[in-house]
Order: sequence, then C-alpha cells, then structure tokens
Amino acid sequence: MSADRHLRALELPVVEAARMLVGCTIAHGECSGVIVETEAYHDSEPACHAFIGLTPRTKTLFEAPGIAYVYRSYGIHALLNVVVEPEGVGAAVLIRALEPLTGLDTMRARRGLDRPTDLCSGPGKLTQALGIWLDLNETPLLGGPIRLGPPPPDRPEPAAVVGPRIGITRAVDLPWRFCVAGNRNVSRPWPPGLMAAALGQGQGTG
DNA sequence: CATGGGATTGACT
DNA sequence: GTCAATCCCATGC
Repeated sequence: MSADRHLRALELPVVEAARMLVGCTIAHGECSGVIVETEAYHDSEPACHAFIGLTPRTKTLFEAPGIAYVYRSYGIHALLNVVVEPEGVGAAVLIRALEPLTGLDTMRARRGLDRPTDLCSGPGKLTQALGIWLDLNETPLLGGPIRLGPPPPDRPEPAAVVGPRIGITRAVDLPWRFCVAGNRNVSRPWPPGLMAAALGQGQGTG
C-alpha cells in the first residue's frame, strides 16, 4: 500500500507528486529523515526556475523523472528538489523539511546544533544536515547517493496540509506547499486557518 | 563584460 | 522585525 508511495509519486503531475512525497524518506549516507514539507514547481508558472526555458542552469529540471535537482540559493545554501514529469517538462518538488530519522549525531555535528527540530526544519538546513551539496545535482534518487524511499512501515499515513509557497515573489497564490499536519519540523508555521485544520488531525503541537 | 536578483538562514534589536 | 552573507546565471550594453 505505502511501500511504493515514492515510486508512484515520480509518475504523477508535479503538484500531486509533491503531496505524495510527504511521508516518504530521503537518505544520504547514514543520515535519513521523513519528508514533512514539500513545494511543487512547474515551468508553466514564473516562480519555477524552468519558466525561462532550457538553459545550463535549468537543464536538470527538464530531464527524466527520478533525479535530484540541487542548486545554490542566495549564494550560500544548497536546495534539494525531486525532478518529476516526463523528459522535456521542467518540473520538480522542492524538499523543504524533514523529520530526522537516523544519523542524528552526524546531523548535529554538521549543523552545530542539538535540538532535533532545528536540524532539518528548512530547505537549506536539511541539505547541510544530510551532507547534500551541488555536486549531487543530476544524480539518480533510486540507486544513487541520495536515496528516495517509502514511508517508514510503522507510521500512520500522514495528514497533509496545503498552503501557499514560501519565499517567492511570483505566482504567490498557488497553493502548492504541503506539510504534515502538526509536525514541528516544518520550516515555518502555516496561516491560522490552516493551523486549525492541522490541529483537527489530532496531532497536538504541545 | 557589468549588473541584478534569488525556492534562505542566523544574528541581532 | 530587520539585515547581511555570497555566487551562479540571465540579461543588457
């Protein structure tokens, strides 16, 4: 049932893929985590890098699904995306936050922090915690150094909350961000109305 | 060839 | 809440 959730996600349109990837796992080396926040980007809308077309920078986005698009943000951070949709379409799911699962000590050392909710609670934070950098751009997510996997078997199906994307200036109205309801590892709290919906899922925020 | 902007974070007020 | 750090690449002259 959920054992192939990550595989099914790679076959879907990007917005559905973003929702489907919430709850799946990402691993690099000994470190891994459950995806708790994603955003969809598609070449049909101006917030996506691929909106401008095929360039050296956006080339990865137009390749076949199932590879990583890793790019530098604000000159400092590396951000990890899952490329989806058929070759020739520029679309990817930004991985915005993880709930740390394994390799916590390594994550703490890389991040220089202790609190688990600070380790992977942002797109730049999780790449630092997992040791993912720009050299892993275009590498496969199945059978490559970065491993995309199904949800941990002991977990209930996550309740995803939808909202607008973060940190962009164009196409800000598209509700293409997905979070696990009530999870404290998400990068930023969502609006009050959505928070109420999240609390309704029975996962108290403490 | 020079310039401007960005899918962010952490430190400081 | 505000702000600097830092660099690839698209754009324009």
